[in-house]
Amino acid sequence: MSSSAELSKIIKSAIIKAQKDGELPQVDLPEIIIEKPKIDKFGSLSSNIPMILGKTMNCNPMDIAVIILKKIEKNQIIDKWDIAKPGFINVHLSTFQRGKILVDIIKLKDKYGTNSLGQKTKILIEFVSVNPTGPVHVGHARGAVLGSVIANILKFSDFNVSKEYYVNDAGNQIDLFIESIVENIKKILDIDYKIPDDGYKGKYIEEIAQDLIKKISKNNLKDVASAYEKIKKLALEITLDSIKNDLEMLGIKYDNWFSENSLISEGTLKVCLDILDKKDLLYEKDGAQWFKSSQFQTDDDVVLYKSNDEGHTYFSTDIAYHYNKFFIRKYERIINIFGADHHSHVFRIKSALEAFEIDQNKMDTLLTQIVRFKSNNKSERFSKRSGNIYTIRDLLDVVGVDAIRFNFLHRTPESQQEFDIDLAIKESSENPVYYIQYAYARLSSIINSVKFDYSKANLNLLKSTFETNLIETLDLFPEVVVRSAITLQTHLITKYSLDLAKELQIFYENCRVLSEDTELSKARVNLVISSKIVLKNVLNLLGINTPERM
RNA sequence: GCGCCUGUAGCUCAGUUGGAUAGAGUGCAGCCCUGCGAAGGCUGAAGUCGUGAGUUCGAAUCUCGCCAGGCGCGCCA
Repeated sequence: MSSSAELSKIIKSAIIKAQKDGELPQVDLPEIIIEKPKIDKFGSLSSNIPMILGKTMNCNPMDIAVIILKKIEKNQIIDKWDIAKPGFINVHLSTFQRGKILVDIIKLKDKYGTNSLGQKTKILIEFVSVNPTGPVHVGHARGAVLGSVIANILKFSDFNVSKEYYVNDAGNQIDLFIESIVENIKKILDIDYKIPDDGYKGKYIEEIAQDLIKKISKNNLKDVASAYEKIKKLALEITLDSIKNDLEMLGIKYDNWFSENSLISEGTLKVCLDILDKKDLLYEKDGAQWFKSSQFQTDDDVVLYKSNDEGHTYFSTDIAYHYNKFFIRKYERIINIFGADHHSHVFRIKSALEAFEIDQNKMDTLLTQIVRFKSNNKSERFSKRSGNIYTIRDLLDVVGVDAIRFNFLHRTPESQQEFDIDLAIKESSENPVYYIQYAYARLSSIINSVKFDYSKANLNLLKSTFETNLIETLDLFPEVVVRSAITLQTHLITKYSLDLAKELQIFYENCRVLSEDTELSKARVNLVISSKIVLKNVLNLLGINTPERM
């Protein structure tokens, strides 16, 4: 258990004791948040709980702080307690506790920082899920990186996580895509063709057409209509492979690729419609079938089956998809990561969940704000249909994968991001990720030159502020993981990685690890080894490489 | 027009139930290697926290108005 978790418990029991003894009023206690003060002189850790209680208890925070301090039981963790205006409790960790932190880290190794928050909860995280109608562009990379790291954080927090890509292999966008390819094939084969006005354009469409001509013999292609199913199957395979490949280059791997079509062929959609029908939530109007979502969370009802027999809407299969997640595969929680342009869709899905009587809290939706593409001072949206694509692959050609990942992870998803390619290239070399990796390589370098036995070290020798600050930063890691698992925020981890790297550099500048003082050297090697473990765990969570050398 | 999101240092962004002197990276002006990696450390300049009001002992944080930008408001996905 981290010091802040211990401290939180200690303070809580002190408050409860004071309440029992009648020295503090009986009120419900909020979560006791422990944080590291920004300024060193305020100690290792602090809590503002007296100020929070001051409000609910209607007392002076400073008086409350004094009472809490009196009730705190003796322990080995804290060396010194302070009270500061206007009502902070500040603590200084004991040398014993700092030593224990290092021992714990070395013992736990790659398990250090894990927690049991999830308790094996079965959770599905779905992200990217772009139509298999072309390459993945930079606009999707954000959700991709975010999703994979949130999955890592949740795994680290004892959730049973599956990462899924929902393949939209049904519906009219796919038909349009295939039609665009078919017409391009005809064009290449010099058959009468007509490329649809609203069809997919761009060089990659022509390339897929060329590729298919190679894969399917020319004889079969003469009658394009009869080869349609084969073309569709192969075209989907080609685009999906390319998507898979691009995402892997970004360091992202999925557990499942879920087919939209299977919801229709396996009858899930029909089951859903029957349930909604039985609840009297469906009706016919203008030749279409509607769902009464306005009874739940939307302003207007939504169409499930289009008029003129044009088939199901995307929304109807998405209802079935969510039904499948909860009732067939029995996920206990799901997380969806969508682009902000899907905002209104979220309320439709929630309406459907409500109709199925699923607890709303079991679904979290993260909306990443649209990444806009900017170059030569022109700002525009990515669009596949217009052929205006800047792909992940294009980006990886000019910016390293670690820099890209850090760039997306280091900001809150709701921040709007204008992706200026010129700026991205310029900043690539000065990306903070290299600072962190540099610190890591330095640690490795020191450890490699250690030639003595450091197992029995006197950790009490680590008492300069450079050393204590570093140890106390290592100690914060488990809490950072918990916090980011609860809030699903990745930037807490990147922020921590920077803080840790900074502490490491300062330690390095001021404390020579390998010196004539063999006892001190032994202790410091233990500190270096602990630091390397923690930094490695942090970077692994972020999916960022840990180079031994740079 | 309605709904959601955003506005903090020149630039890119943090800022945890409202609390200690509003922070980081980068850029700018300087200083520091014949010592485990200078892709580094240190010092400094740089902010009306979009704006106006309100609530509070206390507001970047909460409430309302206004300004600016983004995204939605399809029988597209």
